[in-house]
Amino acid sequence: MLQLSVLREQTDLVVAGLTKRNYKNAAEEVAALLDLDQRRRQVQSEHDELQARSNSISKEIGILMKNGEREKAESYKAQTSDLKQQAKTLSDQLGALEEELQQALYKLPNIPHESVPQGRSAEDNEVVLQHGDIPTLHDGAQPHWELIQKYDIIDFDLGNKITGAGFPVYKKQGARLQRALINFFLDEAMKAGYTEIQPPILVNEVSGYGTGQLPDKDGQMYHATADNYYLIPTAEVPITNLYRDEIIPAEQLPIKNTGHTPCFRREAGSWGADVRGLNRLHQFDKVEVVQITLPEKSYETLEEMSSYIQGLLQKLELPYRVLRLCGGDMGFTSALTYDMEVYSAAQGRWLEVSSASNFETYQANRLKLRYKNENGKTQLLHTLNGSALALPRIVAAILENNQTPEGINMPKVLHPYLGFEKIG
RNA sequence: AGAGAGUUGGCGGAGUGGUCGAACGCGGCGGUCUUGAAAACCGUUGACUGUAACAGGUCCGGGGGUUCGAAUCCCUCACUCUCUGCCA
Repeated sequence: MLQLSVLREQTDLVVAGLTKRNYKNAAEEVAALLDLDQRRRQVQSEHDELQARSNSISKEIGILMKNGEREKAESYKAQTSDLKQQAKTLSDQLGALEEELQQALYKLPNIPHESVPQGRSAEDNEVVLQHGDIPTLHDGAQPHWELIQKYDIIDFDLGNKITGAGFPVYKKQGARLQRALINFFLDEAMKAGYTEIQPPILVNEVSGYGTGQLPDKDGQMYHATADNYYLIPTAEVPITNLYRDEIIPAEQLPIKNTGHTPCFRREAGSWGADVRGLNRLHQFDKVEVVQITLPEKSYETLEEMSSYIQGLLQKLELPYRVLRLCGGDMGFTSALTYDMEVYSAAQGRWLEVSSASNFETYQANRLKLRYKNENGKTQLLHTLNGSALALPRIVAAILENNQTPEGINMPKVLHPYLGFEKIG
């Protein structure tokens, strides 16, 4: 959520930023919002003034009662009934204005960083770099959805039977590959200084608002209505919300956490031609890295995260490229996002396997996540996160890129985790 | 799931209708003392909003009510703890 003070003081910047996201009627909406805020403050100060008068009369009555001046006290009481009536009207107005303002603020996405390219869709994303050779496969090479059947390692039919589409069952070497990747990713994160967290995978509504999934992505999360809990779409939600309503001592920064969780996404309305096999699932595993930093350090940290994630892809010997997302393709809450894509040889396309973002103060403002600066002033921190990494598409790429007529070779780094070197 | 108890500032913990944003203790910060440190002593120490700065306003789990006035009384919801039940 954007800060009102930023909207007030840097209005032009905000409008320009929203426009970069192709946000419709940015100038009008911001103006309307500022007007609303102006009205809110007006009503607020009128209300406060009445309140102040009423408070002082009440105090006076208290003193009179104590001194036994009953009659005088009674006459004061009569005075306040009118004040009370007015205050009630104003406080109702105030409540309505605040609610309206809050809803309007929820609807505004984050302001993109200046380096974010203009653009409408994925085609306008900027390729920052590309790494590794694109493999040439043997004749008869297959996409992963055929390979998993051939080697009987991931079973969509069984998942469909016990749950539904998009919930695969991992078996045999497929299951071990999952476990190996999770352990490898967690071990690497710990080596890089991240602290491992195992959070709950259901969160309450407040947490959903804290990181911005609600109200924006309501309907994309599975909702356990009996208890009003949400199944997390990413470990970002619980791990970042750990710090909701906190003022972090500056010496504890930066906070670097990692966690493995299953992730659940309804993906309502997004099924189409490109989502076969492991490309898009309702449930998948992911190791996430989350950092909370001082505002002045956050972009440095984003670069650090990006190169950490690239290091993982290099160790897995996967060809990849890094994209800087354009204004139209960025997530709602992000100020700058790098997407990492691996090349899936048999599908002949790039698959997004990671997304690393700096949210600046957007999440922190909702979370009330702050620190005290040198002057003792309370200020919002910056939050960042990145996938490191999401499993399914990594598995797809490993299977497709490393296939041979004799089986599928596993990346060397995984051998100790797997206990085998080849599938098949 | 049933019965009971509870939810107060960074922590512990008072406070049952009036000057309470809240005693006291701990912790933190500043100082005195000390070669330095500890101890002791003195002072200080919540958040949000608002203002040019003051002032003012709000916050004692959330919401609602009673009252001139609520941390304190009433209703309601959530959560925590204890016992019973069930259970990986």
